[in-house]
Amino acid sequence: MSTETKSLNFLEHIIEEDLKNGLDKNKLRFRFPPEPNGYLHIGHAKSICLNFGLGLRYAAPVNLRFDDTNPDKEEQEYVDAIKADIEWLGFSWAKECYASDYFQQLYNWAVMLIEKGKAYVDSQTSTDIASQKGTPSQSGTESPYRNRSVSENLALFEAMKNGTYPNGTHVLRAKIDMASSNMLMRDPILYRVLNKPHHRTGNSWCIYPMYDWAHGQSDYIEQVSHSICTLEFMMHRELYEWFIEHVYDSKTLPQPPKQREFARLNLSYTIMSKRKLLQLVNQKHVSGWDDPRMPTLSGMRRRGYTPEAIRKFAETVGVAKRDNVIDVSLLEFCVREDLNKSAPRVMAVLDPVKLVITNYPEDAEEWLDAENNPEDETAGSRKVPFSNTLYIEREDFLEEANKKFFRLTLGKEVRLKNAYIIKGEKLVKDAAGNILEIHATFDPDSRSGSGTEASLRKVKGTLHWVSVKHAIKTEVRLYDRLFLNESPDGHKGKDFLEFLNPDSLQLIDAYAEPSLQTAKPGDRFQFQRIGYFCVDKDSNTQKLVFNKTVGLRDSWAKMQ
RNA sequence: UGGUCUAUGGUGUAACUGGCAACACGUCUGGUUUUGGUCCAGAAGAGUCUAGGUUCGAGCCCUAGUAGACCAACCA
Repeated sequence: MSTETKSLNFLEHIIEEDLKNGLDKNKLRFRFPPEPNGYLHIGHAKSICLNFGLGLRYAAPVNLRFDDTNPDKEEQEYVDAIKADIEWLGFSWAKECYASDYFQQLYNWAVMLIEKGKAYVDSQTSTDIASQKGTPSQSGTESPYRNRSVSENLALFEAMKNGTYPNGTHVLRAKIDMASSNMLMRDPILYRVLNKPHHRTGNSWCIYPMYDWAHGQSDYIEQVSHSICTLEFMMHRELYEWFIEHVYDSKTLPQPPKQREFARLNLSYTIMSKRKLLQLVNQKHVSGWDDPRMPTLSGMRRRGYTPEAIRKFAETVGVAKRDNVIDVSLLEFCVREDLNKSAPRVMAVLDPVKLVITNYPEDAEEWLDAENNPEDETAGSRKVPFSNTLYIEREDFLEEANKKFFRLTLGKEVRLKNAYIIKGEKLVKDAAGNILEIHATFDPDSRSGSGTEASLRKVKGTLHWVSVKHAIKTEVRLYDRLFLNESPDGHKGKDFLEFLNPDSLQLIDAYAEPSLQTAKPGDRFQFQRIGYFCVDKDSNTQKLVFNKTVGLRDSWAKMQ
C-alpha cells in the first residue's frame, strides 16, 4: 500500500508524535466499538475505515468491541449484522470483544473505588439527582448520600448486584466534584439497577455499567493505545482519564489509553441517526434496515454500492475536527468511479416506445457483437439479437427537436448502439396524438464493426435498444432520495417524517436484452446510457429485480 | 450568562518544528469517443472569520473579539 505520499490526518500526527516520544510501535492498538442497537450506516463506515485504516497503516491490531452495556436496546441480531457489514467492507478484526465480558472486572474495580472512598451509592430518584446536577453555568449540590460510610456503600452495592432492589432505586456514583464546569464530572453514575436479561450474560447481572465507566476500562483491559471516538464525546475525555487514573497500573500498560475525537460524517439529504433509522424500520416506512434506500451498509450493499467505493469515499472525505456536511454526490461519484471500471454494459429500455425498421426483413434476426465493457479489455463481448421491431427509450425521440437534441427525430440519422445507423421516417399515432410507433429505415452497410465506410460515418447520437421479440421483461426498482431536506437537522421543531420523499421508490417493468437471463443476485451492470443497476432477489416472490444503484453523470440533463 | 472544541475556494481535506495556499469533488472551456458515460487537455474560483501583536516573514505563534458545535439521559 502506497500510503507514503499521502499526507497525514491529525490523528496520524498524534500517533507519530507518540511514537517519537518513545511509544513502542508494537503497543499500538485500536478498536471499533459499536453498540449493537442498530445496523451500521455510512457514518460508521467512516469510523471503521479510520480505525482499521490505522491498523493497516501501523500494522497494529484492531479489536471489534461491542459496547453492550444497555440490554434495553441491544440485540444479537445487531451483533451479527455488524460483523457481516464490517467483513463486507473488507476489514478483519484482531479480537472480537464485548464490554459484557468485562462486567466482573468492572464490578471489582467499582468495589475498589468504593473502598478508596471514590464512589458511593446514591438512593435518590433520578429526578432528584438531575435537579442536583445544576446547570453548565451553575454548580450542582451534593447528594445527601454522598458521605455514606465505605462499609454501608459496600453492602448496598453488593445488594444492588444481588438483585435486591427494583429498577431505579439505587445507583453507584463516582465521588468527584459537583462544582466542576464539566457536567460529566459532577458525580457521574457508574451503575444503575436494571433487572433485565442481557443478550449475552443472560440473568447473571441486574446492575449494568454506564458507558463512561465501561468504555475506558474496556480500552484499558484490551490495551488499546488510541481510543478514537466522535466529537460529542469530547467532554467525556476528562472523565475517561479520571477513571483510567484510578484503575491504572503502569506494570500492565506502559501508557494509558488515549481518547481522541474526530468530527462525525454528515451527509446531505441523509438521515444518520440510529434512532430515526430505527423509527423508519419500526413504522414500516422502509422494508427493513437493509432497504436499498437506507444509508445503512446493508442497504447500500443491496443497492449495489461496492465496498471499494465506500472505502474510497471515506478516504476522500478525510478526518478532522470541524463539523462538516458532505454532499451525497461525492459518495455517488465514488460509486460511479468504481463501477465504471467493472460493470458490464448491457442494454435495457425502461420506458419503451416501438421502433419499426421498415426496410429490415420482417422475420429476420441477427446476433450482433457487443462489447461488454470499453473500460476493460478483458471483459470480452457477447451477442445481442436484432430484428425489425425494437424498443427504444421514449425520451430518445423528439418530434420537434432543437439543435441541442441529438437523438432521434424525423429525417435525422442516429446510430443504434452495436447495430446500424437508422433514419427517422414517420410516426404512427393514436387518435389522441400519442406516438404508438416510430418508423425508420436502416443503412445495411453501417453495421457496427463491419469496417465499411458507412459504419465509420459519424452520427451524433447513439441509442440503446432491445429487440421486442427477444427482450426479457424484468422489474426495475428506481430509488430516489429517501429524505428530501438537505440538512439532516434542518427540520427543527418538525417531525423528520414530514420530509420523507413519497417517490423514493418506483417499480417499473423494463425490457432487457436476453443476456440478462443468467444474471445472479449481486451482479452489477451498467444499463447503457441510464445508470448502474444491481441484481437483487425479491424477498417475497424470489424473483430477480434490478435495483438502480446510481445514475450516470448526465451533463445534458443538467442543461435543461 | 460557565466550560470545552472548531474556523482555509461552492463542498471536503492538505500545507513536516512559521517561508509564494495544494489535492479531490463540483463548475466552465476545448478535444477524443458507436454511452450527452469514460478518458484527455485547460480555465475560473480562497489570500486562510475579524482586529491587534510577535517576526525579516504568520493559515500556522500570542491576545481580544465574532460565529458555529458540544456539555445538565439511571443512552451510547
